[in-house]
Amino acid sequence: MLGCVDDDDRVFKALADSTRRFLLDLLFGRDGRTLTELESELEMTRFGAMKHLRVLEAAGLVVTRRSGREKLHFLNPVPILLIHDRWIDKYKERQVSALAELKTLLEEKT
Amino acid sequence: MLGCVDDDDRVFKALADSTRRFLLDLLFGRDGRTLTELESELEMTRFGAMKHLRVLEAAGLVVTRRSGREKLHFLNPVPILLIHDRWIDKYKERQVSALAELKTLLEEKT
DNA sequence: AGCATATGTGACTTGCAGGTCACGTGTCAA
DNA sequence: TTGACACGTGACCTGCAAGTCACATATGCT
Repeated sequence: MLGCVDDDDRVFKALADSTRRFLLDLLFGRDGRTLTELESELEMTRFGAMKHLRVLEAAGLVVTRRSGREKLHFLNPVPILLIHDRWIDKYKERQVSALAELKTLLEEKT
Repeated sequence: MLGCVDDDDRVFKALADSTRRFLLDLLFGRDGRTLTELESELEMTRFGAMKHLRVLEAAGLVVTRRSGREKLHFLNPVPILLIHDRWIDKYKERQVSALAELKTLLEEKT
Protein backbone atom coordinates (compact mmCIF):
# COMPACT_ATOMS: atom_id res chain seq x y z
CA MET A 1 0.00 0.00 0.00
CA LEU A 2 1.20 3.43 -0.83
CA GLY A 3 1.58 5.90 1.98
CA CYS A 4 1.41 3.15 4.54
CA VAL A 5 3.79 3.96 7.37
CA ASP A 6 4.04 1.85 10.45
CA ASP A 7 4.55 3.21 13.92
CA ASP A 8 8.30 2.93 14.22
CA ASP A 9 8.70 4.68 10.90
CA ARG A 10 6.75 7.62 12.27
CA VAL A 11 8.94 7.65 15.37
CA PHE A 12 12.19 7.52 13.41
CA LYS A 13 11.02 10.23 11.02
CA ALA A 14 9.92 12.36 13.96
CA LEU A 15 13.34 11.99 15.56
CA ALA A 16 15.10 12.82 12.30
CA ASP A 17 14.52 16.57 12.66
CA SER A 18 16.79 18.55 14.95
CA THR A 19 14.04 21.01 15.87
CA ARG A 20 11.85 18.17 17.06
CA ARG A 21 14.70 16.64 19.04
CA PHE A 22 15.17 20.04 20.65
CA LEU A 23 11.48 20.16 21.51
CA LEU A 24 11.80 16.78 23.18
CA ASP A 25 14.77 18.13 25.12
CA LEU A 26 12.70 21.10 26.25
CA LEU A 27 9.86 18.88 27.37
CA PHE A 28 12.28 16.58 29.12
CA GLY A 29 13.57 19.57 31.03
CA ARG A 30 10.07 20.59 32.06
CA ASP A 31 6.79 18.98 31.10
CA GLY A 32 3.36 20.48 30.53
CA ARG A 33 4.36 23.49 28.46
CA THR A 34 2.02 25.31 26.12
CA LEU A 35 2.53 25.82 22.42
CA THR A 36 3.30 29.52 22.82
CA GLU A 37 5.83 28.80 25.52
CA LEU A 38 7.63 26.22 23.37
CA GLU A 39 7.46 28.44 20.31
CA SER A 40 9.26 31.23 22.14
CA GLU A 41 12.28 28.95 22.50
CA LEU A 42 12.48 28.30 18.77
CA GLU A 43 13.59 30.66 16.05
CA MET A 44 10.48 29.94 14.09
CA THR A 45 6.87 30.97 13.72
CA ARG A 46 4.16 29.53 15.88
CA PHE A 47 2.91 27.57 12.88
CA GLY A 48 6.23 25.86 12.33
CA ALA A 49 6.44 24.86 15.96
CA MET A 50 2.85 23.63 15.83
CA LYS A 51 3.59 21.43 12.84
CA HIS A 52 6.56 19.88 14.60
CA LEU A 53 4.51 19.23 17.72
CA ARG A 54 1.83 17.59 15.61
CA VAL A 55 4.44 15.26 14.11
CA LEU A 56 5.74 14.39 17.57
CA GLU A 57 2.20 13.77 18.77
CA ALA A 58 1.37 11.57 15.78
CA ALA A 59 4.47 9.53 16.58
CA GLY A 60 3.34 9.17 20.16
CA LEU A 61 6.43 10.91 21.48
CA VAL A 62 4.33 13.73 22.91
CA VAL A 63 0.91 13.54 24.51
CA THR A 64 -1.27 16.56 25.07
CA ARG A 65 -4.03 17.70 27.38
CA ARG A 66 -6.33 20.65 27.02
CA SER A 67 -6.63 23.07 29.88
CA GLY A 68 -9.04 25.82 29.01
CA ARG A 69 -7.73 27.59 25.96
CA GLU A 70 -4.25 26.18 26.48
CA LYS A 71 -2.83 22.92 25.22
CA LEU A 72 -0.28 21.33 27.50
CA HIS A 73 2.41 19.09 26.06
CA PHE A 74 3.94 16.14 27.86
CA LEU A 75 6.83 13.91 26.93
CA ASN A 76 6.14 10.23 26.35
CA PRO A 77 9.38 8.18 26.36
CA VAL A 78 7.65 4.87 25.60
CA PRO A 79 8.20 4.87 21.80
CA ILE A 80 11.89 5.55 22.34
CA LEU A 81 12.11 2.71 24.81
CA LEU A 82 10.34 0.46 22.30
CA ILE A 83 12.86 1.36 19.63
CA HIS A 84 15.61 0.67 22.08
CA ASP A 85 14.20 -2.70 22.97
CA ARG A 86 13.52 -3.71 19.41
CA TRP A 87 16.41 -2.17 17.53
CA ILE A 88 19.38 -1.04 19.48
CA ASP A 89 19.43 -3.93 21.89
CA LYS A 90 20.13 -6.15 18.91
CA TYR A 91 23.61 -4.69 18.80
CA LYS A 92 24.13 -4.97 22.52
CA GLU A 93 23.51 -8.67 22.88
CA ARG A 94 27.17 -9.33 23.50
CA GLN A 95 27.37 -6.61 26.09
CA VAL A 96 24.16 -7.76 27.68
CA SER A 97 25.28 -11.38 27.78
CA ALA A 98 28.65 -10.23 29.07
CA LEU A 99 26.87 -8.32 31.80
CA ALA A 100 24.78 -11.38 32.56
CA GLU A 101 27.96 -13.40 32.89
CA LEU A 102 29.41 -10.79 35.19
CA LYS A 103 26.26 -10.89 37.24
CA THR A 104 26.41 -14.68 37.45
CA LEU A 105 30.06 -14.48 38.35
CA LEU A 106 29.29 -11.96 41.01
CA GLU A 107 26.52 -14.06 42.47
CA GLU A 108 28.75 -17.11 42.52
CA LYS A 109 31.37 -15.18 44.43
CA THR A 110 28.87 -14.10 47.03
CA MET B 1 25.94 28.01 9.60
CA LEU B 2 23.85 26.71 6.76
CA GLY B 3 24.20 23.08 5.82
CA CYS B 4 26.06 22.37 9.02
CA VAL B 5 24.96 18.97 10.31
CA ASP B 6 26.52 17.37 13.31
CA ASP B 7 27.14 13.67 13.65
CA ASP B 8 24.02 12.63 15.49
CA ASP B 9 21.90 14.47 12.98
CA ARG B 10 23.46 12.36 10.23
CA VAL B 11 22.77 9.21 12.23
CA PHE B 12 19.15 10.11 12.93
CA LYS B 13 18.54 11.07 9.33
CA ALA B 14 20.16 7.84 8.16
CA LEU B 15 17.90 5.84 10.46
CA ALA B 16 14.82 7.72 9.27
CA ASP B 17 14.55 5.72 6.04
CA SER B 18 12.99 2.26 6.15
CA THR B 19 15.17 0.96 3.33
CA ARG B 20 18.29 1.90 5.27
CA ARG B 21 16.94 0.30 8.43
CA PHE B 22 16.34 -2.83 6.37
CA LEU B 23 19.92 -2.70 5.08
CA LEU B 24 21.16 -2.52 8.66
CA ASP B 25 18.99 -5.52 9.47
CA LEU B 26 20.52 -7.42 6.56
CA LEU B 27 24.04 -6.57 7.66
CA PHE B 28 23.18 -7.50 11.22
CA GLY B 29 22.07 -10.90 9.96
CA ARG B 30 25.31 -11.39 8.03
CA ASP B 31 28.22 -8.99 7.73
CA GLY B 32 30.62 -8.41 4.86
CA ARG B 33 28.17 -8.42 1.99
CA THR B 34 28.81 -6.78 -1.35
CA LEU B 35 26.74 -4.04 -2.93
CA THR B 36 25.31 -6.38 -5.56
CA GLU B 37 24.35 -8.91 -2.93
CA LEU B 38 22.55 -6.28 -0.84
CA GLU B 39 20.90 -4.76 -3.90
CA SER B 40 19.37 -8.12 -4.82
CA GLU B 41 17.43 -8.04 -1.55
CA LEU B 42 15.89 -4.65 -2.31
CA GLU B 43 13.22 -3.80 -4.85
CA MET B 44 15.35 -1.05 -6.23
CA THR B 45 18.13 -0.38 -8.68
CA ARG B 46 21.78 -0.80 -7.78
CA PHE B 47 22.14 2.98 -7.75
CA GLY B 48 19.43 3.48 -5.21
CA ALA B 49 20.95 0.87 -2.92
CA MET B 50 24.37 2.48 -3.42
CA LYS B 51 23.04 5.88 -2.36
CA HIS B 52 21.52 4.41 0.78
CA LEU B 53 24.75 2.63 1.64
CA ARG B 54 26.66 5.86 1.14
CA VAL B 55 24.34 7.62 3.58
CA LEU B 56 24.81 4.85 6.12
CA GLU B 57 28.58 5.01 5.62
CA ALA B 58 28.63 8.80 6.03
CA ALA B 59 26.74 8.37 9.29
CA GLY B 60 29.28 5.82 10.45
CA LEU B 61 26.66 3.12 10.73
CA VAL B 62 28.37 1.04 8.05
CA VAL B 63 32.08 0.62 7.44
CA THR B 64 33.49 -0.80 4.21
CA ARG B 65 36.56 -2.63 3.00
CA ARG B 66 37.70 -3.22 -0.54
CA SER B 67 38.54 -6.74 -1.61
CA GLY B 68 39.58 -6.79 -5.26
CA ARG B 69 36.73 -5.44 -7.30
CA GLU B 70 34.28 -6.01 -4.51
CA LYS B 71 33.34 -3.67 -1.66
CA LEU B 72 32.42 -5.42 1.56
CA HIS B 73 30.02 -3.76 3.98
CA PHE B 74 30.12 -4.18 7.73
CA LEU B 75 27.79 -3.01 10.43
CA ASN B 76 29.06 -0.52 12.99
CA PRO B 77 26.75 -0.31 16.00
CA VAL B 78 28.80 2.38 17.76
CA PRO B 79 26.77 5.41 16.58
CA ILE B 80 23.56 3.73 17.72
CA LEU B 81 25.11 3.03 21.09
CA LEU B 82 26.18 6.67 21.31
CA ILE B 83 22.63 7.81 20.60
CA HIS B 84 21.42 5.42 23.21
CA ASP B 85 23.89 6.72 25.76
CA ARG B 86 23.17 10.35 25.02
CA TRP B 87 19.48 10.38 24.28
CA ILE B 88 17.51 7.39 25.31
CA ASP B 89 19.38 6.78 28.51
CA LYS B 90 17.98 10.07 29.73
CA TYR B 91 14.73 8.24 30.23
CA LYS B 92 16.37 5.23 31.84
CA GLU B 93 18.55 6.83 34.43
CA ARG B 94 17.52 4.40 37.11
CA GLN B 95 18.53 1.37 35.08
CA VAL B 96 21.82 2.96 34.12
CA SER B 97 22.73 3.88 37.67
CA ALA B 98 21.79 0.35 38.72
CA LEU B 99 24.20 -1.02 36.12
CA ALA B 100 26.91 1.38 37.27
CA GLU B 101 26.43 0.22 40.81
CA LEU B 102 26.72 -3.38 39.70
CA LYS B 103 29.94 -2.60 37.87
CA THR B 104 31.40 -0.78 40.88
CA LEU B 105 30.41 -3.62 43.12
CA LEU B 106 32.10 -6.11 40.84
CA GLU B 107 35.28 -4.09 40.60
CA GLU B 108 35.47 -3.74 44.34
CA LYS B 109 35.22 -7.47 44.73
CA THR B 110 37.99 -8.21 42.25
C1' DA C 1 -20.76 42.36 24.64
C1' DG C 2 -16.09 43.42 23.30
C1' DC C 3 -11.31 42.53 23.14
C1' DA C 4 -7.07 40.12 23.82
C1' DT C 5 -5.13 35.62 24.07
C1' DA C 6 -4.17 30.69 22.62
C1' DT C 7 -4.70 27.48 19.33
C1' DG C 8 -6.32 25.49 14.70
C1' DT C 9 -6.77 24.97 9.26
C1' DG C 10 -5.85 25.21 4.41
C1' DA C 11 -3.09 26.76 0.70
C1' DC C 12 1.18 28.17 -0.93
C1' DT C 13 6.59 28.34 -1.94
C1' DT C 14 11.00 26.20 -1.59
C1' DG C 15 14.63 23.10 -0.68
C1' DC C 16 16.08 18.59 -0.36
C1' DA C 17 16.02 13.49 -0.41
C1' DG C 18 14.79 9.26 -2.99
C1' DG C 19 15.19 6.99 -7.21
C1' DT C 20 16.64 6.28 -12.04
C1' DC C 21 19.66 6.51 -16.04
C1' DA C 22 23.76 7.20 -19.29
C1' DC C 23 28.22 6.83 -19.00
C1' DG C 24 32.97 5.95 -16.85
C1' DT C 25 36.57 3.30 -14.10
C1' DG C 26 38.84 -0.60 -12.17
C1' DT C 27 39.38 -5.89 -11.85
C1' DC C 28 39.29 -10.72 -12.89
C1' DA C 29 39.61 -14.57 -16.20
C1' DA C 30 40.34 -16.82 -20.69
C1' DT D 1 43.46 -8.13 -25.18
C1' DT D 2 38.88 -8.90 -25.08
C1' DG D 3 34.82 -9.29 -22.57
C1' DA D 4 32.20 -9.86 -18.43
C1' DC D 5 31.70 -8.29 -13.88
C1' DA D 6 31.56 -5.03 -9.73
C1' DC D 7 31.47 -0.55 -8.47
C1' DG D 8 31.47 4.77 -9.11
C1' DT D 9 29.89 9.70 -10.80
C1' DG D 10 27.11 13.34 -12.45
C1' DA D 11 22.84 14.90 -14.05
C1' DC D 12 18.02 14.64 -13.93
C1' DC D 13 13.00 14.10 -12.41
C1' DT D 14 9.65 13.83 -8.70
C1' DG D 15 7.46 13.83 -4.37
C1' DC D 16 7.42 15.34 0.13
C1' DA D 17 8.52 17.91 4.24
C1' DA D 18 9.72 22.42 6.29
C1' DG D 19 8.24 26.91 6.94
C1' DT D 20 5.17 30.92 6.27
C1' DC D 21 0.83 33.41 5.82
C1' DA D 22 -4.19 34.74 5.68
C1' DC D 23 -7.92 33.44 7.91
C1' DA D 24 -10.83 31.00 11.48
C1' DT D 25 -12.30 29.20 16.14
C1' DA D 26 -12.39 28.90 21.04
C1' DT D 27 -11.56 30.71 25.71
C1' DG D 28 -10.74 34.12 29.52
C1' DC D 29 -11.34 38.81 31.35
C1' DT D 30 -13.63 43.14 32.31
